[in-house]
Amino acid sequence: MDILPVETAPDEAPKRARGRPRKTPDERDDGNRRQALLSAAARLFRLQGFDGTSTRDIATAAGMQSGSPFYHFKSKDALLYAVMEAGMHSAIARQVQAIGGALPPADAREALRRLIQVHFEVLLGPGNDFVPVMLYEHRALSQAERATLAQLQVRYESVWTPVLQALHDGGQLQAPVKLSRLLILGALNWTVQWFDRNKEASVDELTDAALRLFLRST
Amino acid sequence: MDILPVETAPDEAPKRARGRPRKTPDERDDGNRRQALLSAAARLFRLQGFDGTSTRDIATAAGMQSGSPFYHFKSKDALLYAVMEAGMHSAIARQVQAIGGALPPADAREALRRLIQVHFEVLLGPGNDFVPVMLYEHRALSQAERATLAQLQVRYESVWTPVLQALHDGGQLQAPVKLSRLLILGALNWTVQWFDRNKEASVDELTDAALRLFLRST
DNA sequence: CCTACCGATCGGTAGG
DNA sequence: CCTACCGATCGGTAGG
Repeated sequence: MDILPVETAPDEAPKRARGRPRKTPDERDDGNRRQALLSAAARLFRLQGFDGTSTRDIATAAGMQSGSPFYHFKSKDALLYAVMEAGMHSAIARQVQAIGGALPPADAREALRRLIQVHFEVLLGPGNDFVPVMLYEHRALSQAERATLAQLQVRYESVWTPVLQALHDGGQLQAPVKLSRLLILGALNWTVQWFDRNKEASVDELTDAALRLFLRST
Repeated sequence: MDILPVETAPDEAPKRARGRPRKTPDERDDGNRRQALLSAAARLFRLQGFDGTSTRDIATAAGMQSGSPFYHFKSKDALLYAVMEAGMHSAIARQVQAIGGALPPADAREALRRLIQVHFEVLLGPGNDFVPVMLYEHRALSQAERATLAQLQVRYESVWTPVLQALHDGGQLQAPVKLSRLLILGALNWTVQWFDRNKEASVDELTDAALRLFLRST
């Protein structure tokens, strides 16, 4: 459920009791409530969209009162941005882990298989609402925020290029590398719209199908 | 700009001076103002999203006052639905025209090329905002509306199946037919997110790249 | 189609 | 973090 393996949020460290006849000090523990807001926001934004979700909805889902989210986040927009940034950091971390250091590995086809599989998991895995929100609520962001996130996206997508280039050089991929990357990622991203973990094929079957669709067999 | 090649917009043909101290009865003739609202709504919904567009925005864009759209449409939601329905009817009509009667034609690869090309034109052509709205504002619809539109979508997508089946039988398509259709349409639909008519490749180049990506050469 | 206008919702804030 | 609250916006309507 925790989608932040990478960056530890620099949460105010010490900070004592701050007297509150409700709630035991232990409960405050912080980072805790902020995280609850992030998760609730991600889930609701994915389910109902950014505009379709009120900050009151999010507060309720996190067990707070209507004004409280603004204690943790400057604005609703900042909350959306935090969800997206967390999603991208998580996606990048998983990608690095799945691919390992060597790029492209000896077997480029296997490398692409891993890239596709980890992408599906990030998009379709249970509780992974952060990246879908990133993909489908792009419009709500400000110019500056969009630019910063674009850098993370470039970082994520750039990993695909050498793999596709190797496949292209080897004759397994026919279309131009750049357009291939855009079309392939589009095909994968769109699965969010139709894939149903309970009915459709499994993520593994999906990965196999994608691989067979994009590459000619060796 | 007009996305309705089928149902000819019954634009008042003669219409003189259009002198308007208030509006001559002849001008009312309707269909005209309604169409203006549809076009304005499609453009704004695509640009700013459904929630991000107020009915006042649409009214202004169509040269009306804030309450006037509700003379033509029962609700903002009905306006969205009308945009989507028009988009789907337009898409289906163009598809039929491009493919002709025979399905699949002798050359299945050529059939797929036409399907892809017409799909790109419907999505990316100048002034074609109706179908992108359909794709990306799906969530704002009611259950019943969604069901009706789903039928049109099935009708549109079902044309792809025999073509893909023929290619699969012929060995040019390796992945399962149904998953192939879903993945291919996803790749195409996602181009709305990144394609720039002024910078990126042309629609023709895009079509070629897609064909090479999905099919092994003959 | 225009002129008012209403009721509800929403993001956000002061002050504790 | 909660309590109360504000100002703005928005979909929609009556009545012409």
